[in-house]
Amino acid sequence: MEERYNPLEIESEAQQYWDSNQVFAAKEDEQKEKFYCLSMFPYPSGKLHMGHVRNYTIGDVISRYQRMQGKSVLQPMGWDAFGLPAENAAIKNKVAPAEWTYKNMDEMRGQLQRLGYGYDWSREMATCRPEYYRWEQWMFTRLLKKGMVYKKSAVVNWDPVDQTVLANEQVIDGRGWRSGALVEKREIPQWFMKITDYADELLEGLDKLDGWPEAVRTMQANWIGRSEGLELQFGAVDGGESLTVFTTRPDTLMGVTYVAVAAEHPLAVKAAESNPDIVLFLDECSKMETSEAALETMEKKGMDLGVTVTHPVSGDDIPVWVANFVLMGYGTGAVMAVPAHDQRDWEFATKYGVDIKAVIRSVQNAESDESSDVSEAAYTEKGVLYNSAQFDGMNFEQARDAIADYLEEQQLGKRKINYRLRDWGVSRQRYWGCPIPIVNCPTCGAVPVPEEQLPVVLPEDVKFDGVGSPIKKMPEFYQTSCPECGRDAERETDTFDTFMESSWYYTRYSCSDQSEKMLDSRVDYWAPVDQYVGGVEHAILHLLYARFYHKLLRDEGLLNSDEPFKNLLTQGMVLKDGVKMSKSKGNTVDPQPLIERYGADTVRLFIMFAAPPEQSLEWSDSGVEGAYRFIKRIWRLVYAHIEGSSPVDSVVVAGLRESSELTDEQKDIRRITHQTIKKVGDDVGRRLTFNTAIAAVMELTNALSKFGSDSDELILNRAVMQESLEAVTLLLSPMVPHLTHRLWSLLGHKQAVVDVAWPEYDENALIEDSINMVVQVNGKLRAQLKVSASASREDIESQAVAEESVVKFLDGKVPIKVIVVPGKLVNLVVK
RNA sequence: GCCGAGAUGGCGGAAUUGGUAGACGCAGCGGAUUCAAAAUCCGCCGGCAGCAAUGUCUUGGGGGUUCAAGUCCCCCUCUCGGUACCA
Repeated sequence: MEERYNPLEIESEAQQYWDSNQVFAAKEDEQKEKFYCLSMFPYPSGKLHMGHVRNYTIGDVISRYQRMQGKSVLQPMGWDAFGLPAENAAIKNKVAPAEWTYKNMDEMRGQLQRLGYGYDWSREMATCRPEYYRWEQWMFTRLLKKGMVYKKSAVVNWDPVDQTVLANEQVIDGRGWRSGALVEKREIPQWFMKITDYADELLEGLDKLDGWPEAVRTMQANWIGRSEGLELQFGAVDGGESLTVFTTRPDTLMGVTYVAVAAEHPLAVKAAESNPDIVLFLDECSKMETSEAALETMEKKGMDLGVTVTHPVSGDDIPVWVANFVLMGYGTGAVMAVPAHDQRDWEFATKYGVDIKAVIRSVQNAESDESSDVSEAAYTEKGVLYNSAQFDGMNFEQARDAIADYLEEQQLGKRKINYRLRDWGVSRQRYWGCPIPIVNCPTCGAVPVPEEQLPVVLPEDVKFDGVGSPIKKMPEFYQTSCPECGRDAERETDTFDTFMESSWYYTRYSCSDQSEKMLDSRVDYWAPVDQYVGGVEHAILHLLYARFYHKLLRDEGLLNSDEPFKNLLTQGMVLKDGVKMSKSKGNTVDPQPLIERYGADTVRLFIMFAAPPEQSLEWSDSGVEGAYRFIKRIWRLVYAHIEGSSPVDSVVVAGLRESSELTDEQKDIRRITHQTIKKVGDDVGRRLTFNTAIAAVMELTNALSKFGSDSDELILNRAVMQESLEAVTLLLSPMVPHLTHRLWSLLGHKQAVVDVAWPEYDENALIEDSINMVVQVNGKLRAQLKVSASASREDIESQAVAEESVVKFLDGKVPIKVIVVPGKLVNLVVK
């Protein structure tokens, strides 16, 4: 054995062993329990960053641990290869998006391999390959025929200078990021998937996802936003339009003093015809950002349209306003306003001098004649109705039902369940994405591309200048004939949202070599994913779309499970100096030089040690140095143990479990060793707190350093040491697989550590004769107590009150209460 | 704005079910080894008071529940993630 730890030599040897023995090739072995461990696949952006290293190390540790549990493990890797950054890079570096993407994949694949992750590389996929996206196109055409897909117009950010649709992140303070031009809203026809048809199932399914963080389930439930309410009509006045609105507070109906519509609403457009001020206002609204955050935080503005509608109960004329915070695309494009009982409406009404009519008062004031005080703010509590004609005196539930009954009878409204969730718009006016398999025929309309003509291949050899998508200017791409009537027609040149690819990739890993169909029976061996690992930033969109798509696949008969991801671990970000690492801030740490200097094991160990996976992780160069020291310390411990003598035979080590000849010191070491095995098993297997697992092994090695410095002439000492060092090796092997691959062999084993079972602790070694307890007086720590493990409550109590410092603080008084927490503490309460 | 999460020594973090706050590591200080350095080993290491024993304060801020609160409840501040075309 070399005295010096040499990571480069050790790591390349271990990796060669795994590779030449196909150790991580996943097999559909029906005799074994399967475990599908998946880390979110990366966007091939260039090089790996620390966030990737963290994500993939967590996944690899879990995979290797599960393998040691005897399971048949699948841990695949691939590339989320379509997306906006490739287009940006293309503009910047004058290189085609495809070429840039493939180059990055090669670079990053090499880095992943250098880090020693146990992937089944034979299943690698890239979503930009036609072999992959053809099935996505195929599925889309199936869904279209089924009616799960439809076309409608929706707004996009339009850059009038670059003549391009901008992503929300490309709009900065209302301007295009490159041109600086004021962004305009533009309505264009787009494809949508009916995720709202699955809203209830997606919501109810959350209850069963007990392997998911509660926070993620809550966020998804709030995102879906199921609410029960009433949809009702405000009637048309002399030839105008009637308006439909939805409300969850029908009890406030009699307090409506105006109705607000979106700028694109027909009523607003019509009113503008005769009022230039309204034209100006609508024009202002068309230069707004489309993101929800921008909408909610901007100044709320509106204008009286000078038209009225009829209140469905009172028959009063209700003025119609146009407001910038009402959106045409969501709901009915109109809302009823109750300034007395809704804070946003109150602020709007106060600002523009619209009437405020209070109709709800608190239950306490129900019998009085007092009005609710709405002079400073809206009264938003549920209460009792007044000023509400036949509904006076009713509480919320009574009024809700009575008003719903009344309006349904009058055919002016109906009970409705509403969702905040909106249908999924999947069209993108971009080049670097999966072509939408549709032919637009002047005669037949939108026709799906027939199965035998799939895939519609995206041309990769293009010039990309950032002004529109190249395929929109390529007749050789878009000119085609209609699959139905055979006449000249044009292909759809929009591409899919990239969430489309990431919504089903985890199923395709089960059969990535299958060229005849989207999925085969192997998907039901592997799916669902047992452990999914990725950033918390995907808590809503990606994870909700994937859950939706899984149900679509199920309902197409392609697989047999309801949910894609059984357990979910949402990992925190990697920070430097307290802020997120990013190129723009110039605070990134490149893993490559660290791997070259310290080896992959040190980098893996540090990133697992520095913080629990769900928390953000503060990067520390000196912390890496510490991880390296720890590895070298283990190396020296093993070196000292075996140098000059051979490893202790495994029969002798096993005999320790039955031995009655151990000294107290030997028993102590065995107790610490087996406590550590127990704790690390729990930390790695159940809690997924790898940082505390590593800390526990550090404590064990600290104890071993002291133990080992004593005479080790005795065979029992050497046996205890051997047992402990083997435990250290096995417990750390998921985190530092290369080091432990070598150590296990040095400790005298023929079998590779990767094939060894996770260790089991010896219950008998854990038993302690005496226990330390603390004594408190009035909750304050006053003494330490060593009591026998079998001591009774009375023994402990009498020992406690006899302690010198306890006597001092009791000050002659007799405790009025004594709390004994077994094995922990005694609390004496005095007055 | 809304939804979700977080805040503990000089720093990263630990405390798993309400029961010894600060495990483990980093940095720092002192010592050993060395011609010297690196590497390594040993010791100390939250604030205040004290020679010390020890006392006292302390988990973002304010209130509360409890024999006992970092942990539970209420209010507030700040930071981070998401907010439907970044992935």
